[in-house]
Amino acid sequence: MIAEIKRAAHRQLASEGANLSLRAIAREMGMVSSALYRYFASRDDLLTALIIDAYDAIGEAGERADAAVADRADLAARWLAVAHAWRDWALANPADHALIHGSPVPGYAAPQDTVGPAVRRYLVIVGILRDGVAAGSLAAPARVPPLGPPIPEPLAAELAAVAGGLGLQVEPPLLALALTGVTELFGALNFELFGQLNNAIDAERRAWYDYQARLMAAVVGLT
Amino acid sequence: MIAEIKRAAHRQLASEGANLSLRAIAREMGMVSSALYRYFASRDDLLTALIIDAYDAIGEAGERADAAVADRADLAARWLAVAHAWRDWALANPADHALIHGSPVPGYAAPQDTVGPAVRRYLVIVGILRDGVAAGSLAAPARVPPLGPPIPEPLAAELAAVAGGLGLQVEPPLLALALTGVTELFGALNFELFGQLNNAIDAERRAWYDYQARLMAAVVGLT
DNA sequence: TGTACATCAGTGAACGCGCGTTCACTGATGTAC
DNA sequence: TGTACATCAGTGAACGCGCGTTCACTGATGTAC
Repeated sequence: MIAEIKRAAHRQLASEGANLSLRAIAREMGMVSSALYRYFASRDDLLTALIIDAYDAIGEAGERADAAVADRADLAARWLAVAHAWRDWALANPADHALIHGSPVPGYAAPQDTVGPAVRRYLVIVGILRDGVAAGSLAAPARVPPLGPPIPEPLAAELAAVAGGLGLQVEPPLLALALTGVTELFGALNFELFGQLNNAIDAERRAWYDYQARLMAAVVGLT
Repeated sequence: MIAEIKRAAHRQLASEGANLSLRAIAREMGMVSSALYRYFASRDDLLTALIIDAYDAIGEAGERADAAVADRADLAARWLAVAHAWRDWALANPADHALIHGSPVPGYAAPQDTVGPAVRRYLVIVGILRDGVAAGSLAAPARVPPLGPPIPEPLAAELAAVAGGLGLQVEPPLLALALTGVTELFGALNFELFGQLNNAIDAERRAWYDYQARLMAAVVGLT
């Protein structure tokens, strides 16, 4: 039942944009709006459930794509597979993408429950970095010139704490490159899905994203 | 009068989030809601005016920052100044930032009038590239290894058309790097303003953004 | 200098709509003896 | 096998609210003669 409601909410979100209306969901399910309160305490509760599902869905999409790359040592291929899996998911579920990567919903404050699921989509990248460090291909001494611009001490400390939270043995310079790459990819998705590419790059959007993902893989140092 | 209304709308947008209500604006101005119709044909018209203003404001912020860099040949410094100007503007005007860089407003379709102003913020980057090409420091032969991953032919054609539209004499490989850099910067702003940095990078956000802007300047080849 | 008229900013009531949430309820299904 | 009762999914009416837009209007301001 809960799943059914979420599916209807999902459909409604997809067709109407970010406006989620309990009454419209109930209408679509042929129920009366008050019936939904047996399953969700409030509209915000339902919204939270949808957000968590979205984080899980994009996270799983990335994990599957990574797992499907046969040559585990080909880090660039894995990065690229994950990047395209994210884009494919976002294109197939634009409303969910907007829910988690777009402007905050007015009047809604994400509860603590969404923090865990939000991290999931990054873990697959963490896995790639870990394998690279273990294999030595990403280790700092292997790379000359040094990785990116200098990182001031307080920022390095904060990055180290992030790495620790992810259970990752990685120096701040490498983590910073990877985070920048991820930021660029989600920036590219927002540009494409929120209409910033209109009248500029229209036909070759997949190729354009592919270019950016490859460039970022190179910046991170994945080979 | 129109300016006054826009200012009130602006204030309301800032405090309430993306929900723009004609009645609330009128209330704040001590008027009756129907009075606004003397100045704007509809709510969407007002929204369009606000969007155009936002594009103009961030565009101007970037232009001023670029113009304030004394050493015109220091392209990296100019890029960095523009990047920080964009961030400062977004932090000072989060609602306007969400309006132009966030999820589309439900039920609102941006009219053609917004296309021109939307391009303005890129023109300052175009200027930096143009100066670099003119000075020779960004020209293709000056750079080894070649610029970024290969660009397939159809994408190169579309990028060339974009360059043409901007009145820019630049090869697709360089334009692609610059576009990627810009995409990363706006991705970083969305991450920061839409809460994706919470519980990860909290204290050192300016330093983190500065790092990313420097890294992207290096990727583009600005020195 | 004074009257007659046009302009026009803003009013107030009303339209029809949708929303989230509550509450007492019905009636079918399942359980216990 | 059959009765009595508890559970519980879903109903329907109502609450108070806010919204965009329309329309006939008032009354002050400015212009023309």
